[in-house]
Amino acid sequence: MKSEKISEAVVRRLPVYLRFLNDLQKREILTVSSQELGQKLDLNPAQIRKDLAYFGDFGRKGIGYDVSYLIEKIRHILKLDQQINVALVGAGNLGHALSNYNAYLKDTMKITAVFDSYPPKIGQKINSLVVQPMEELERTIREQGIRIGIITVPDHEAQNVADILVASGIEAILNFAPVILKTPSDIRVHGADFTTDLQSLAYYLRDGKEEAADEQPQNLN
Amino acid sequence: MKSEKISEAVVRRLPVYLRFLNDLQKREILTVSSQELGQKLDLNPAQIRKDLAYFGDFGRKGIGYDVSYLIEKIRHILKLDQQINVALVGAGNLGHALSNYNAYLKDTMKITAVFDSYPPKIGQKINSLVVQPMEELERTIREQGIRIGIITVPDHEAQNVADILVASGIEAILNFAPVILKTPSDIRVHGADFTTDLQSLAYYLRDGKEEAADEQPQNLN
DNA sequence: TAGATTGTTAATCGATTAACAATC
DNA sequence: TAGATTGTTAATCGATTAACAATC
Repeated sequence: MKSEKISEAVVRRLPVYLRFLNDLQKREILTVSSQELGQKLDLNPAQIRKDLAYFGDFGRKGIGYDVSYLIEKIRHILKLDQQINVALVGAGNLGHALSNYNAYLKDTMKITAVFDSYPPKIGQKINSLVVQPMEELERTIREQGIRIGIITVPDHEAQNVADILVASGIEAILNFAPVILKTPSDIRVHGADFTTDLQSLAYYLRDGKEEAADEQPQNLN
Repeated sequence: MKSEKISEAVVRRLPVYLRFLNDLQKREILTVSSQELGQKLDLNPAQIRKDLAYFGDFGRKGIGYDVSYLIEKIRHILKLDQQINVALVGAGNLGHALSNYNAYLKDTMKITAVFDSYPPKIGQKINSLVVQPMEELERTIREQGIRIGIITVPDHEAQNVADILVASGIEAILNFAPVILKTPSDIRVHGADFTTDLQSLAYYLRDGKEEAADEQPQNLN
């Protein structure tokens, strides 16, 4: 175990490990090696060992990692061994879809409040949660000890919502709006805009499907 | 301009540049410097200049970048100057939400077909698209020249759907299911699983909210 | 001309991978 | 014991940033 600072790349892999370990556990597999893990997850085994070793000596030489033990450890590292309440701001289609994942997040994280600024939405029910007006956001966040906010409002409202969330004492934001949010440096923001994903995917499409491009052929790439 | 291979990090920033440039254009701003860009997007100006220089000499020394010209160039690089048809597989809540973004993707990418394997869904309308059965996937993909597939089915169906998409001639996949897909190396896959995002966010929450942890205080991190 | 800003090279920083002693 | 596999150090690889000549 070291006490260097952990890079974001490492932290982002932990949930991937966890997911697969949960799978193994369901299949009643007791032990797994970094090699098997690497093969299934498309990662270098050395990288996996190194990632885990940042946090402790979780494996046994010659044997591998105990599945249950490693699950427990990663859950603790990710703070998924405590209940984390989440607020969803934006009760549109996407918000609706995300709130359904409560079942999936079950034990650990839970969307416990939904907000929207559009009056006709207020009071509507989304999976047993009642949509609340923005005016109640701060109070609800403090009362329920909500620590993470998910933003699924239109672009032009996103920054404003972020400001309100921050002012209400939220610690981290998952932002689905296609904008770069400005927030204090101690607030963690992850972008989850799928249009950006789609557009970068397009780059990797095969060339040459355009009809009659008026350039010299293949001078780029 | 060089002809090195372009890293994924660079490609992922291009849509971010594009988004902001579109903004500037709407506000009728004609020119922008790497410095302004960097400030707004939270990136190093040198990095932005370098990113763009991979693809050509788009700027003018002493002046900056012409907004319209740069938009045109990035759109071309990302192949967003041709129409790209997209298939959505999985007509659940999330699929529903994504299909709404057609308006947003407008000019360039378009979800032109929706599939589901659950009989009661077949024939239902989702934003003017009729949900088709999986059996029609291959034919529709070929007929419509669909090149990208979005997977929004439950975890355990995702790999199967990916296999079918690949067999149907798709070139790239955006996968919302929380699994690592196995695909041929010439198929580009981007993961867009928001549960992973949320879990890694939890890592960055402030410590010490757990009541009475039975460990030595702050020996980690 | 003076000031601004690019494109690019060189320096730095950080992340991934290989290799291997320790050990189950 | 022999084989397997970890944790970790060293080597490699790649990405970011600084610096600056070229030039608008």
